[in-house]
Amino acid sequence: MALDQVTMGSRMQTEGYKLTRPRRAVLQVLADSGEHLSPAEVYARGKAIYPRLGLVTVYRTLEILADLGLVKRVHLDDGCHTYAASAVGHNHHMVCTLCGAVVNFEGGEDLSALVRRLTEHTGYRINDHWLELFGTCPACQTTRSERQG
Amino acid sequence: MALDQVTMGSRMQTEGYKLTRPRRAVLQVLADSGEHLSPAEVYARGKAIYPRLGLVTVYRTLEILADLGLVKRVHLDDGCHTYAASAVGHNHHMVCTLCGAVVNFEGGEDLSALVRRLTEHTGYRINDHWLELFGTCPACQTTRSERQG
DNA sequence: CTGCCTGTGGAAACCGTTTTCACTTACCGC
DNA sequence: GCGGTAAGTGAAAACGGTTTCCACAGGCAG
Repeated sequence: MALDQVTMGSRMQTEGYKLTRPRRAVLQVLADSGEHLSPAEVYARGKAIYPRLGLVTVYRTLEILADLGLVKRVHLDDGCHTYAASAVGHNHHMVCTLCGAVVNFEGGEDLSALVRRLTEHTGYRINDHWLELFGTCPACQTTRSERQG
Repeated sequence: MALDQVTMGSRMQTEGYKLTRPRRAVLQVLADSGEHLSPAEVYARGKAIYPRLGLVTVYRTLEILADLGLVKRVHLDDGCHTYAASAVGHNHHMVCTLCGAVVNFEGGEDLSALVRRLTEHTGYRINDHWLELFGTCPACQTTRSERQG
């Protein structure tokens, strides 16, 4: 489950960031959305909550949240990147290419084994990794097969 | 091992693309480099080989090569993306964060197991995945520990 | 409540990428 | 080889997302 607005908010305060109205709006947008959103989309939705919100603030807030690990950057193949609410201790995500839904998951033992194997074979010391899975969520699988009829 | 210039060139021709001088220059740059390079870097190096090379052509050639799977897009955390020569049948890469060296590898059984596990648990149908590992290559580990002394 | 200092947002600058369009060149058939 | 043709090229301009600037606003501590 993705982090909620309150959790993200208190974490920001703990880290010494003020919890302002524009920031609350951005947090709410991310917490309420199961999808990954571009800065422009966050801005558009955030305006509905707090009309005076500026795009600049959206960028700055997203950067802070990404630094704190509260949201994840999702890199798309076309070069754009979007953001999705993160989850505690979970490091990866699975993106539905049809509806944009994002599910967080842990790499677990499978990934650890892979990293271990590579370390042994190549001598690389691996500090970080980043895995994205793309596919179709259960809901979109149904919709699609109906449409394709 | 990354693909060489000749292999990439003939593959382009097979696919119906002309093998022009500018394209040869781009191929050579990528084949000669073990690192991931930004379009601007490819352009700079390509100019040394073929001075009349244009940046536009670099972008277009990189796009063709990425479509054919001959080069891989490497996504960096700051949002920029760079390109590295690919290898046949290998789908992932490991990037040295110090020198930029790129090593290709196969996900193998570990990754398949992870995908299978997630498919069962979430109902997502996974079509594609994308894994990047970041770390330090053997050479840089040595250099670094010497420097840090 | 008051003040301070962080945070804000409009406008402009910035920069990587894409489009445009007249010119060039690889490749095919002869 | 040689010419025709369509794909390819590159300089400049357009474009769009992101960052910077700076005067103003608003959390939060006292």
